[in-house]
Amino acid sequence: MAARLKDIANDLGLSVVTVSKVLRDHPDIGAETRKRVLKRMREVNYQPNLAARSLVSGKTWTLGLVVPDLLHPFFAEIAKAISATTRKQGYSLFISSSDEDPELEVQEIKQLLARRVDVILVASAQSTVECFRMIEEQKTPYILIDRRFGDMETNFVGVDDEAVGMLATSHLLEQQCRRVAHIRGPNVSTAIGRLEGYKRALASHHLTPLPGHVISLGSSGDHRGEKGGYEAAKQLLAAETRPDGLFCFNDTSALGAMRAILDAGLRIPEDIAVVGCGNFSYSDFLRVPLSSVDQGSENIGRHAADLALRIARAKKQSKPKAEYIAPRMVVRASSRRFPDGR
Amino acid sequence: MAARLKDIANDLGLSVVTVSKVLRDHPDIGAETRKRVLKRMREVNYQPNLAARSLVSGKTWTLGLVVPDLLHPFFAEIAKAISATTRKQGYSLFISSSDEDPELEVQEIKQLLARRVDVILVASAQSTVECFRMIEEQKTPYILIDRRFGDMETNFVGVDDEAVGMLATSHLLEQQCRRVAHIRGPNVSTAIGRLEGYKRALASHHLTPLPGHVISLGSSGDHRGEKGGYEAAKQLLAAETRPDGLFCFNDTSALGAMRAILDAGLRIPEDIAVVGCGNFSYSDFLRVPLSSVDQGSENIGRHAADLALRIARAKKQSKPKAEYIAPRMVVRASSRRFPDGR
DNA sequence: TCTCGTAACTTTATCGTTGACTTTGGCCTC
DNA sequence: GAGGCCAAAGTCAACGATAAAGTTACGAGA
Repeated sequence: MAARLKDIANDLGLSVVTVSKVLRDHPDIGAETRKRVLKRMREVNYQPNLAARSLVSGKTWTLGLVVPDLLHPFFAEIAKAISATTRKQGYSLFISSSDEDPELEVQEIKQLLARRVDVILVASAQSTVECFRMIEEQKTPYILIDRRFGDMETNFVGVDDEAVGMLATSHLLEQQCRRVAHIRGPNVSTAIGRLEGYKRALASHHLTPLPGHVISLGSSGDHRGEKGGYEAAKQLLAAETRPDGLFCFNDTSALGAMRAILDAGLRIPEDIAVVGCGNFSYSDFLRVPLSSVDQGSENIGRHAADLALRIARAKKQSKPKAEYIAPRMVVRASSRRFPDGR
Repeated sequence: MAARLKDIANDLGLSVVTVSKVLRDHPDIGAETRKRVLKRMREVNYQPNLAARSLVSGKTWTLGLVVPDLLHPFFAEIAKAISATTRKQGYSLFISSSDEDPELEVQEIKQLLARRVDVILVASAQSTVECFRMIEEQKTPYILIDRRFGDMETNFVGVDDEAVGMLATSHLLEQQCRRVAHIRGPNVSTAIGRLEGYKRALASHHLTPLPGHVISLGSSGDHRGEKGGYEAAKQLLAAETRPDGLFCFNDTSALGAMRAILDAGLRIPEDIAVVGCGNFSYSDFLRVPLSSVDQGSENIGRHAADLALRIARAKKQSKPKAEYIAPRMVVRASSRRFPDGR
């Protein structure tokens, strides 16, 4: 079996506490003793039992992450960045996927609470804040990622969604689009922010959305992705006036939308320029390479991890902190109407 | 603070053990007492402290998964499936990414060992088996995923790679390709198996690879993906006789290869038909939709999770078990030379 | 009436580690 | 040479839960 402090103590004729003190670099240990203990530890490949340590300290050196979909590159990248950052500090990370299902998400969170993780990170699919009240009751600190809830004072790390909407829309306007439509997402902070940015960008050009030019993706899981984009774009194409620019809530819906546009015999970007959001890894290889707003997911992950570590190590709880990552426009063929890259 | 058994016991004037027995559905508890305890548990939202439980039982109800790259859809899907399956049984999952770096992987595994996870699942980037000897020393059961090591008798779940190679190559031959080339992967079981399958499929048509028609992706991380595929394909195009069919080790290298082929002014699939492996989610939306061998990653994940749970719950260790998942050919435009889908 | 069995609890010891106090012995100082 | 001080240990009691063994009280059977 795995070696314990007791074994090492017996082997060397010392007390358990002395060995434990060496382990934790406690000052009152003689140089000779320290050397002997360390040597023995290496020999038996000693690994402290973290369960026992947790029991005493109340900490687990463990974080929990819940995302709506691990398959989505945006969340996968965040997860990867968090894992990489926290690992270096000796923290391990539970990761789970809620499948965009609020109930499943609550279950996952309960599991994490039962495991007494030091901090919970959630990209939430909740529509109410009830679940977070529950976390607060247990006094476990938590950080919201990507999506936040209106008036709640919580730790948050995510992209500045209004900036996303403005960036994408301004870009389309610069490409001489004058009838920019928007396929908006479900009723969560990200979609609301991007819609807001879209409107503000239009407003700064003294424009407003034309009738029927803001369409919602269906709210069922099935309609969030390509299928939803396809349906939404078909509706858009049937609108009173046809759009000449399209800003999609995310890349997958943009894929669907592009298919609908091409199926209708229209050209991208000549007839309709398209911009997505997320800048997923394969944008370059698409039938029409997709322009997209990069949300800096790696950055989000790193910042979230840093914040989590700070919270985990803090003696007492501090004020909630919100961090907004700046998005970045990545222009590709789907919206480049002028070859000079203007 | 979180409620403990002791609190509940005090509240009701019972002993801690009695409460604990209720928690675990122990028989010798009176109906009335049981009801009172359960009621109180609900009231204070009692969550057992798993650290304490682990200390006594030696189990953690925790599994660890290490993959080379969480961003890769193949591994992301496996991770998701494992997480979904194990969650239902009350197990939580540590997930970490080794970035294809053997040393990092060893570190991750050491962390998991220190945390005394019940089972470790690894899609390994090791080139030697040393690391697994280390796991065995700690008596922690482990399961290899996707990649295995020659003669080692270990638990394994993965695709049948020789079948992958045969499936892809036979398909190309059926499409009337006669000069089928192969971009092979690094020197690990998956690449070796696929190469073997490729050769066997050719042999069954009384063919052998032409000179220069089997090319390796560079071994550095950078050259595994699109870049590697691009470089390799350029070499292939310069070969003595130009291939008319190409089976790529994975989808990302296939993307690079297709770019090289299109850049050279050739048509896909008319001049060169291309098949990848992995069937990643966006294959349909590429410039030329990519035919690919589906490795059934979700299936791999589910089987691995089931095996892990069986091992975790078993009283004593059982014989290592290897499970091979059957691959499936998904034909798209990049290799469909006959419109009738023949 | 006495023993025995059993249902329903309680006591005690234990898991591996740590925090807060002792203890021990040697050396220095006044 | 007594007292104090310091370095380098050691003791004891947690942490929260469980397993095993012990204690009641009560009713049944001979």
